[in-house]
Amino acid sequence: MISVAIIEDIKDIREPLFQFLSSQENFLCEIEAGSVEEFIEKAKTVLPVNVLLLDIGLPGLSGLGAISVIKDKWPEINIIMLTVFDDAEKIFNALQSGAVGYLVKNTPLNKIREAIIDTYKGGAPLSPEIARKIIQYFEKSKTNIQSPLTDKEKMIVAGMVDGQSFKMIAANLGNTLDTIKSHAKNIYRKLQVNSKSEVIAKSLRSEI
Amino acid sequence: MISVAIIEDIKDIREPLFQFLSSQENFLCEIEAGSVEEFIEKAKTVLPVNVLLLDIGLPGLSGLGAISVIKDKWPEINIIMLTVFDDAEKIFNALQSGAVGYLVKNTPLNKIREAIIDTYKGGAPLSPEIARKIIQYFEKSKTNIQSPLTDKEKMIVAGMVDGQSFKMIAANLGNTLDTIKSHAKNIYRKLQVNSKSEVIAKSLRSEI
DNA sequence: TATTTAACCCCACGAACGTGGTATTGTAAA
DNA sequence: TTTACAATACCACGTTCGTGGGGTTAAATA
Repeated sequence: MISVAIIEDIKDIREPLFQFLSSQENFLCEIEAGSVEEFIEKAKTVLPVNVLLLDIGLPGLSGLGAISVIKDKWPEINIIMLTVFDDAEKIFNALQSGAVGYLVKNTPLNKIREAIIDTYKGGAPLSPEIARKIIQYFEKSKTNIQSPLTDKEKMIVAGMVDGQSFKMIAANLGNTLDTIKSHAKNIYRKLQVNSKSEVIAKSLRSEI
Repeated sequence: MISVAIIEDIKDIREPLFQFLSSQENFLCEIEAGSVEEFIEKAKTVLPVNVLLLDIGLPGLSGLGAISVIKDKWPEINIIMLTVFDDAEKIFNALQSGAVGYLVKNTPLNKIREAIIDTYKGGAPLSPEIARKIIQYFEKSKTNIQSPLTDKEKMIVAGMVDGQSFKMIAANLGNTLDTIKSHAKNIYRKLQVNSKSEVIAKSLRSEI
């Protein structure tokens, strides 16, 4: 059984969701609350809750601020944020505070059900549009300066960055050691460096 | 129509996937390749590809190294990584290089289909277990992991990242070459690597 | 007090790297 | 069609790195 709780101030969203989840097999849906304060009061008696669906836009203590409070009281709880906003700052704030998932509110009920199961199994449910925002965070600022390197040379640089020796790179790319060394010489000339280390540094600093 | 390509060396995985996607409405599946090199060759004629399913464990140039090469040639392509590994380092490396999604290989065919559609619409498909790893990254970055290195060792790492030889580092820090080499040995042991290059890579990836 | 650890230093040997060449093939631009 | 460059490969030599030891001193910790 997965014990689920919902904190959502809008009754028209909260109650249908509560009804739906209560009707699902293996779901134990004991707490529905319109505010964080209400949840904390109710949770004292009926714990442990496995998964908590938490709205961001709440009266009183906001869902965002509530995360750390709740995680502090019950560290093992899995919090999935429910939101209409897909503001990047809010997302990162929530994730840093300890939320494990982030769903937009128009997510279909059965997807929410799946998300809760995923979470219970140790996964993290993210709506695709939320995931894209997170991915973008990782992407390096694209300085669209075209690299002076050829495809082959880029492959060799990739090998270097991967921590491979020239011998390993040669084996992986099906060349001889001397061929890789020849390419390395050209790479060094083009980048105006004179060591493998500098190539790796330049590459990881997105200077290639 | 969504134009899809697959790079996957294992025929028993590639071909069923290719067959399935080809049979889907609104899918144009023109390229299947067993290696990055093969894909680049084929892609010259049949572009543009919207979504590319890319295996990580490829012979020759690895899928990981291939991302930047491919994105460099065709910046508008959406790359979804396919993998059996869920090693955090590989995931971040891939996302930083420009992949937009990350699926584990046992993902059902219809989920892969959904993932491609999500991607085409501007979303980012992540398997729940991958998403969890990314979430954990945010949690960890909050409580900044304390480096196992001493101050002196950090200075030496800084020298390495700066592209200096051990001889230069020794001169700058007023030590002998052998002292720096001794420190390097300790650094390698603590970081569990065995080359200067790997230390530089770890450092620039903020993994120290 | 005993033990650990950081920081310092030395030696030796093989592996890996950096640099100077030369050379062939194919392709693409001038 | 000459020119240029990418990709391949080889040789030689010196430098740098990686790893196996060895050691001293001072400071902090158990």
